[in-house]
Amino acid sequence: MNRKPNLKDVAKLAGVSAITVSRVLTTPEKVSDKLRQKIEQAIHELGYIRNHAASALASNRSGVLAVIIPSLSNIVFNEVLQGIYSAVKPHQLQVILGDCHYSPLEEEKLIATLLSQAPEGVILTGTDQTDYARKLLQNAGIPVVQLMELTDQPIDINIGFSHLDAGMAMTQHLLARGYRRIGFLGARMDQRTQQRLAGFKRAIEDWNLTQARESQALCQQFVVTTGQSSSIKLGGQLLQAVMAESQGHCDAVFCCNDDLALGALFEARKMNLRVPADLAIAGFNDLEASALVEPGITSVAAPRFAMGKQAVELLMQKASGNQTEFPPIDVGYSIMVRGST
Amino acid sequence: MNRKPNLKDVAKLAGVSAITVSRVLTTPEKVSDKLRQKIEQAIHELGYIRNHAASALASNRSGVLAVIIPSLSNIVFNEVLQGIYSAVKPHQLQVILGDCHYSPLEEEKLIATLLSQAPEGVILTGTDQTDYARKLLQNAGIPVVQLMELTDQPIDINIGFSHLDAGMAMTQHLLARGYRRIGFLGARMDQRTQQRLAGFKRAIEDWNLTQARESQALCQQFVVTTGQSSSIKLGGQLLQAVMAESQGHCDAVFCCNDDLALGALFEARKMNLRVPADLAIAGFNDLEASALVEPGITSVAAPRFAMGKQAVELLMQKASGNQTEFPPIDVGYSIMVRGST
DNA sequence: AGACAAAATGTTAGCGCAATCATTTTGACC
DNA sequence: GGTCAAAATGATTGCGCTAACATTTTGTCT
Repeated sequence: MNRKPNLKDVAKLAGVSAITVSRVLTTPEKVSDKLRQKIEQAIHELGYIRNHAASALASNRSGVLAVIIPSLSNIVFNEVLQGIYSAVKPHQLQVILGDCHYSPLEEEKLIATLLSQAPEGVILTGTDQTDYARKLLQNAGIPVVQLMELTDQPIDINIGFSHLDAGMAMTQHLLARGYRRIGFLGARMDQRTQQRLAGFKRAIEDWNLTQARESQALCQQFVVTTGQSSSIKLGGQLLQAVMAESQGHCDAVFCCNDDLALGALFEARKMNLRVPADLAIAGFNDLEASALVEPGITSVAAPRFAMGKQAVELLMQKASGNQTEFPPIDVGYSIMVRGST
Repeated sequence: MNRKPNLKDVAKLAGVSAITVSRVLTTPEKVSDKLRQKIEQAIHELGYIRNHAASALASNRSGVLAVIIPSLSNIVFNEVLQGIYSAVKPHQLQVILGDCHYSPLEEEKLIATLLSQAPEGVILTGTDQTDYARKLLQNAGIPVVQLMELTDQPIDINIGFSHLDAGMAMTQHLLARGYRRIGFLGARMDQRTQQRLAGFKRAIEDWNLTQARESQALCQQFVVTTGQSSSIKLGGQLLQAVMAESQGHCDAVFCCNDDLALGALFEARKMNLRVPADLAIAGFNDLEASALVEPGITSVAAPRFAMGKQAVELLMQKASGNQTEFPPIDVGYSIMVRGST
């Protein structure tokens, strides 16, 4: 016979009942050493591999974790993923990964698809889900993590930091350094980028209010955004755009991520602008390259790996019923000040 | 009742039999419009989601594709993954992704785990699998793709290019440009990196043989490698190491990837070496940044996205039995010559 | 040795779905 | 209108495993 061996085949070969073989695979400590060895040998001899579908059906446990990220190509989410994978191992979970391409609608479809795997939990990026997606997740009755940003109305568990605050803090840093004609370069305006922009605007608004009261010079802002997806090259193009819009007066740019910032830095060199004397450049995400280019790019760092890891840990804690309510967790951020500002 | 609705619940609500509901989900064209609408409404009303485990068990089709990559953090594999994801959609496949951290042993364990999902196919990176892993895959009786490199003894389908040839070609390029004291910077010496190094050595050997015959000056080589994982920072360190070893005489470095090459470029600037006048720098993988730094880094480009895509396509073609034998597919590479050489 | 609890092993049933085959309904044609 | 094939729908069964409970074996204590 050529079909794949099943539990019964192993049981017959080892001279035991099927359930004992099953126990060797799931709770080996409940089987005596003698039998266990005999069974393990039989398993090996037949090359038996457990049928996950049958196991999941009978036990009502899929051993699957659904993860949805907005983009495979953005290294930022890869670091989160690494954190997730690092934490998944001890729990014997398989990760099913979906890429929603920054689209809540695609995310909704993915959720519907992934839920059919009856995952033990779901990890989502961001807090911008459709109403139907939220409903689906609530009905599923499994723990859900929204990662990367914070929200007032989390679906369930929420781990992240405030991109608005981080955007404000970085802008305030630029203001404190004396820059008064600041540009914002934004690409692929997802919710997190929009929050960063909102923080940028608010920081300048606040500043100008204070300055006006004291009759000081105000700060000008130049915002250039595009829906295109972010890249180094695009950073150069956006720098040209903001320079055109400000008629060359821009003295600092806050880029919504480090890819753009790197592109802006390379472009600034080509335009013969000294950084930071003629132009300051700030980024977001603190990629490795940002610390190593010359001058180093000032950026916002956040514990991405740790977020991913913690997401899995809280998820499994909740799934095992140890704790039912988790308050939102603010992992914070830090401004890495470097030569570019 | 609070349990999740199943097929029967939907069937009862719609006033049909369970199998008809099943048909709506799998082969809607076999159900009359009238019934289908009624059933779809019932599905929506109950928020019914099909139980994948039961479906897989009954139909003997898991709808799962197992993919193993050596590293989540290396953007190179992400591009392959994107190709895979782009091709997966029309086939209604879910990707289960494993990260083997460049270890054949971990890969073997992952294969054993992933096979329990009874995937429709498996996509592996590289050709360096353990014997037991190969046996497991052969027994599984499903199509397997080995991606990124070529081998004489593929397990099944093989798509990639020769890293040895590419390494040779790049070294020949450096020789043709007149460099005669060439360093090789290698990190995380996996099989592909070793192939590139072998190509490097062979190119110089060949060259020296020809030159010796013609009584010309020979080419010196300086090889610096480390098992550490690759990074921009490490590129700088390795450049220092190769300069120390060659007592500052090195006039070109071939980096086993672009991360190292970028690091070497940044470091060269700090050492006040002009690129390419004092030092040429060549890389591998052709990352976006390599084209945009100044000078641009000469690198080896390969169709990574296309490889991933084609892997899925051939896999599904084979799974559907249309074709049983595929000769190895050489996707080739190209040398992107830029300012750094 | 006998009594008893604990550990080890077995029996039975059912998880939710789709393959298979059986039956009913529909529609086309003369 | 009757015949027939095709389309639509249904009844039954089993996929491979594990939960729940039942039984047997082992070990400990008096």
